[in-house]
Amino acid sequence: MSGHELKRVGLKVTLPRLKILQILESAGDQHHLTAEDVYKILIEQGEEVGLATVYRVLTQFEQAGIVRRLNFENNISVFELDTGDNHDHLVCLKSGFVKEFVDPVIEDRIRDIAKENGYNLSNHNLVIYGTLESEMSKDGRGRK
Amino acid sequence: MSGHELKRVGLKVTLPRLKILQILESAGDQHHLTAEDVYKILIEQGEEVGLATVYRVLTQFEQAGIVRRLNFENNISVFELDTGDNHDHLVCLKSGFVKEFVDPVIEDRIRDIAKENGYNLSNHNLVIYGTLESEMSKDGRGRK
DNA sequence: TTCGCTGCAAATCTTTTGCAAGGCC
DNA sequence: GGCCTTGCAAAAGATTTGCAGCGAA
Repeated sequence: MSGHELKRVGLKVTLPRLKILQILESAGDQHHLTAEDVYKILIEQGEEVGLATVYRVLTQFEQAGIVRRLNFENNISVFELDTGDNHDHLVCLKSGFVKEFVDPVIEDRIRDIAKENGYNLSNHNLVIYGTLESEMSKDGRGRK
Repeated sequence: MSGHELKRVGLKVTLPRLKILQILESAGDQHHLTAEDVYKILIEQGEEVGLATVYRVLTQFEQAGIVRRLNFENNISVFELDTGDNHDHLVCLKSGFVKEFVDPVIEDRIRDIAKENGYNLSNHNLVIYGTLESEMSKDGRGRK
């Protein structure tokens, strides 16, 4: 299972990497985790993994294209599995609740704008901030 | 001139604030400055202003709506005068060159997407990353 | 004179790095 | 065994804060 994924991208299969990948895979709806979040979950699970390792592994995953690193307003990075759909994010300023979306119209405009300005498009980052009326903050894992 | 701006938003007119506002106003095409950039310019001008003050003043300006704070990929904040046009940014990954643009189509879609998902739109952040072929990096003030 | 403002130094927070020990192939 | 990984501690970089002194109104 997960092990294949690691080998595929040329990373040795080790316990910390497996555990971290597994945490990312099994994260539910609010699957945007900071390095600290991942670290805490590991500790909860009784794993002895250092925070530095979490950062190192997440960075390796990012370079391998397994994971996406996102920067929301507060200059803290959050990580999520890279599903390849290149979606963007809606963030609730009150609860931290995050919703994903893909909008073809915006995608197109971004491509055009890059071209019009002589930029060789690499990627983009769009985050929409707002407040969710139906404030439920279901699981308390919202970003502070 | 600048003094009015400060009074208007309820900030006492002081030398550091005036100087910093002036630096932001007179910044040329590449007017996206980090706190450090502003600090260095102050030092160049022979002003004795602490870096902490630069951060404090920029944050006050941001809260007063005079300045916008942007977070590009590297988790470093850059500041620019808030002209009210709510433009977005194109950033060259090689030179750090920044271009601004406003796209009505994207603006509309963002409004709709927020509404469709039950979010009370507050603001958004769109940065397009790419590489500029015509690599000239004219003034060397590109982000590292 | 009175508070708000500032400079300096120290603290904080997130992320990275050096190094010796340990683990995978 | 050899090389890649890891944990720990320390370093680094950006930003914030405490506090005593200074300055605008």
